Amino acid sequence: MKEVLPVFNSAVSIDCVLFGFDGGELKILLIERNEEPFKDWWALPGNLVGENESVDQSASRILHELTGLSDIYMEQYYTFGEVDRHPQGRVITVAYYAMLRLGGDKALKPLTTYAKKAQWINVKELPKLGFDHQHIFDKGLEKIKRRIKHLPIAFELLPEKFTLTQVQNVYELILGKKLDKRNFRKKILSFKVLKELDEKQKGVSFRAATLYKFDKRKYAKLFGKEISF
Amino acid sequence: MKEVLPVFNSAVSIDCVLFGFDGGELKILLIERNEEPFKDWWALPGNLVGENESVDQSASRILHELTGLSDIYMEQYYTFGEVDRHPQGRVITVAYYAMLRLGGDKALKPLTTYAKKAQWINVKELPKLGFDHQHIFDKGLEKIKRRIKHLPIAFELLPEKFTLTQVQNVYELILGKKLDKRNFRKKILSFKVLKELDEKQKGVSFRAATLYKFDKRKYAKLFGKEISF
DNA sequence: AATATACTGTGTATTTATTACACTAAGTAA
DNA sequence: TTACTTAGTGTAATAAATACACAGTATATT
Repeated sequence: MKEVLPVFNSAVSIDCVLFGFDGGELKILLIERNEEPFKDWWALPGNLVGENESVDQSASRILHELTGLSDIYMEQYYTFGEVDRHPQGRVITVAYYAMLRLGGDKALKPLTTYAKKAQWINVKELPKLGFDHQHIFDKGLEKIKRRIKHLPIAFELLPEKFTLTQVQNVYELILGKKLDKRNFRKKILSFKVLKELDEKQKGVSFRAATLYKFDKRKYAKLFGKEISF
Repeated sequence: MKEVLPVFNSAVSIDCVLFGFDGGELKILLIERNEEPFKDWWALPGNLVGENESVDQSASRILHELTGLSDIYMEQYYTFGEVDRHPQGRVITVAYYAMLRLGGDKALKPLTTYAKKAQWINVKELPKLGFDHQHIFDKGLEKIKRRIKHLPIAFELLPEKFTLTQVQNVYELILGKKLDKRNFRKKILSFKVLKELDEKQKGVSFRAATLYKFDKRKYAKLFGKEISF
């Protein structure tokens, strides 16, 4: 503290909800804690904000430490500031989410020591989480539900080339409801952010679907416009 | 700190954007600072989060200290965590907004000592603000723009009884654009949250408009539904 | 009393978006 | 060849959004 702020001991931390789409399921990355409090519990990846990093930088650092990934767009969605949310003292936490492309082959061994392991876990089968992390997750899921209705963030979860059925799966998983196939396709194509490829899905034991890719340039133009599902 | 968190000196503060509608204009409550840094500058009302209060409680306290008002719904909208945003040390600030009903007669002398005075200032004529408060305000305005499209928060700014033209004014001020009168009325009435009163506007030098009031019960049912302007 | 003023209050036609709904086509596997 | 599984497609009906103009009424002015 350079001068005169009347502070008490407290800290600010970051917690991240990292979404991924894998095996047809919506997953998040959880860590198994290696330290007290909540040693051996599952929790959202998080850490204290360092003295010389902004909260955004801190979130990116945590993501990087955990996955090796950089340059991922993370969105801050809420700050949790209950007095007793951390058993060891006053810790206010700023929550972020990010959508990650799981190539299927990504190495996701934790690179830090604060976790025993990290694992992608189906959001439908979450274990009991330490701290108030279930609450933080719930709010994060709510947030992306609202968000996916207005921006096609589903593509951030998908591989570079994907089928329309995969896109629809992501929407259905996030929104928690079935959508009509014909209407869904009509709508998603109407945004004109998908480019149809001259290529088909491989390795499936049925008729292969056409692959599409996402056109970032056109997507950028979409910002600000109201779209909805 | 009860135990072992490796903290450095830092603090968390709250800053509030308090919106009011008065004299046909959208205003916010600003304070003129009495202390360094930014002594004699205008700034958003704010303060440090206390050791034994949650960030939500802290926001309510600040609002109460400044206006005497309690039980006002405040919405947290973003946390600003740049390293150098406060010249005297590391201060991360959590921003809230609230919509206040200015009866026209509200006493709004600041009750704290940290401000010389507090004043409702037209958002179109904001003075230069201390810290990163212009940025915090900008984000807050953006937020209520998005929000008013989906929930009729305009009513929180209006007196108990109001005319449809007043409602439209609030929408136009927040959205920053003119709306068609007939379409606006059709839409706002379609939500069925307004009760037409058997009473007319008074003290105007032209045809008096019908007064309406807001039906909270019906409003509650509206939550979750998607509405848009 | 007549007139000017300023805002209130109303309807319809057009376009666009949303919803509901079912079958054939194509590839794979047995 | 057949059975299986998913891909891919269109239309009609309904609902929502938009564009657009003038007569009605209270007050103030002369």
